[in-house]
Amino acid sequence: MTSKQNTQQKILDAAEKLFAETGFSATSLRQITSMAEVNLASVNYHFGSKKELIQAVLQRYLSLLMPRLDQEFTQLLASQHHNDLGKVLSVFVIPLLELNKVQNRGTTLFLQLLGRGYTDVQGHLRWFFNHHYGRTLDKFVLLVQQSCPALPASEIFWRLHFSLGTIVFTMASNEALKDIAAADFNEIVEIDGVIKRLIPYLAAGIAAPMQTAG
Amino acid sequence: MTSKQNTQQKILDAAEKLFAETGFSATSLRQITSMAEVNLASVNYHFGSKKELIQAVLQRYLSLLMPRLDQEFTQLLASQHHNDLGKVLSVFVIPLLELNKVQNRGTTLFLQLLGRGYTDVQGHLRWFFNHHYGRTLDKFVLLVQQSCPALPASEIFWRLHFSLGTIVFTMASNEALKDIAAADFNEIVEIDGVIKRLIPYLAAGIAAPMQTAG
DNA sequence: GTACATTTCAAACACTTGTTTAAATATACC
DNA sequence: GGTATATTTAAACAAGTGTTTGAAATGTAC
Repeated sequence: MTSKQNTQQKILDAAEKLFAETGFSATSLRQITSMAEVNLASVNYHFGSKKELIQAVLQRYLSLLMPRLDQEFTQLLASQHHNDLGKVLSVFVIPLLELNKVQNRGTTLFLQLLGRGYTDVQGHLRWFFNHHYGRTLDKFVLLVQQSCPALPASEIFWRLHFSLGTIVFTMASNEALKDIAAADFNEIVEIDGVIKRLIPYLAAGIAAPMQTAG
Repeated sequence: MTSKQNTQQKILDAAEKLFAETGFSATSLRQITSMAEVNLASVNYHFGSKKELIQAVLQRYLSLLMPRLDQEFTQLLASQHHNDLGKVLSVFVIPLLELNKVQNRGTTLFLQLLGRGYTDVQGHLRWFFNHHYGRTLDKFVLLVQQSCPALPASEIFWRLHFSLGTIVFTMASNEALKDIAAADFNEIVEIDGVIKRLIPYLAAGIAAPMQTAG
């Protein structure tokens, strides 16, 4: 019994590290099993396929993060105050940083995985996410709409996707950006620093005034 | 002589289409040569390797775009007026849209390829771009710094990378976003519409006020 | 029209991929 | 302890990858 959990755990740990570093498609099962020091066939034995392994790796974080976010969104929606956009976005900070409790560098790893999920073309991931967490996402979109009553829904749609791009790309290239910042500006930036830098940028972008003339 | 150019052209056309759709790594030479209706070996004969084919595909657009951008940047830097950030960013619009003259949907294809270049881990592309067009990029960064004198250089560094993420991600998922916008909001958005939507978002994000308290 | 260079082509190369198989081993339960 | 179940293992599988080969075909020039 302990050996089974051990093997699954070892595979998940190695997989998430390699997936975050080099993407899902570019990471082979042989790399994973070799880093986890388990037999190649054990991935298919325990998870069924590579696809299901990818989903399991993400699910470890999503099952913790999404209920917390859902709770926060529900709370904000229930309060009768006007919710400032900066406040709505700040809701993400603490739940994201608490992923570090799952394991070392959990927040960074999860956000990198999220980025890979969008840049790798893994159709099954989009379905997987919408199927499990679509409701939570809807609440968030509603909150943003309430905090930006001047913007039409379609404009918010576009700007939220622009923002998703910012997050995903930043996290996917997070390591490189940190290195450059350290070399060029003598700045040591950790993941929470990046997240807090992102908030004002995203808030300003999402709430930007509409262009008047085409 | 004509057949040689014909084959090269056919390969480039098919390659850029497939690369834009599914990324560099995920596109095989057999897919390319089959769509181009040429022999598999002709890629290696005409371009040497897959890497060099990728570079050739990008170079077809970059060699047209970058000198134009460089010229615009130089002009703006020479003028003694203060350059509004929106104005600086708008410099991209016309040169980008003129890529449509290279070929049908040239702008979209190029921007998607750019996105792929960052999301696929193609180290040689980053080197290739910096080596050929690093100088032009420096001029752009200088212009942004001049238009946002209140922001420290390190903050501008981060925000420009946030913006790069927005662009790259938006273009990589451009087709999907267009479809959703059409289905959910009855909106038909072409590439120039996306570009013009991006400008105010990016301008507001880059010029956002600094966060006062940590 | 012969001689030379360029280009095309089918076939094979060496290698990597995810997955499956069947035997060997470990674990749990009676 | 013996039996059944769960897990690990090495090996092979079929399919796909970029690249190379050498001969055939085509084009060019004198």
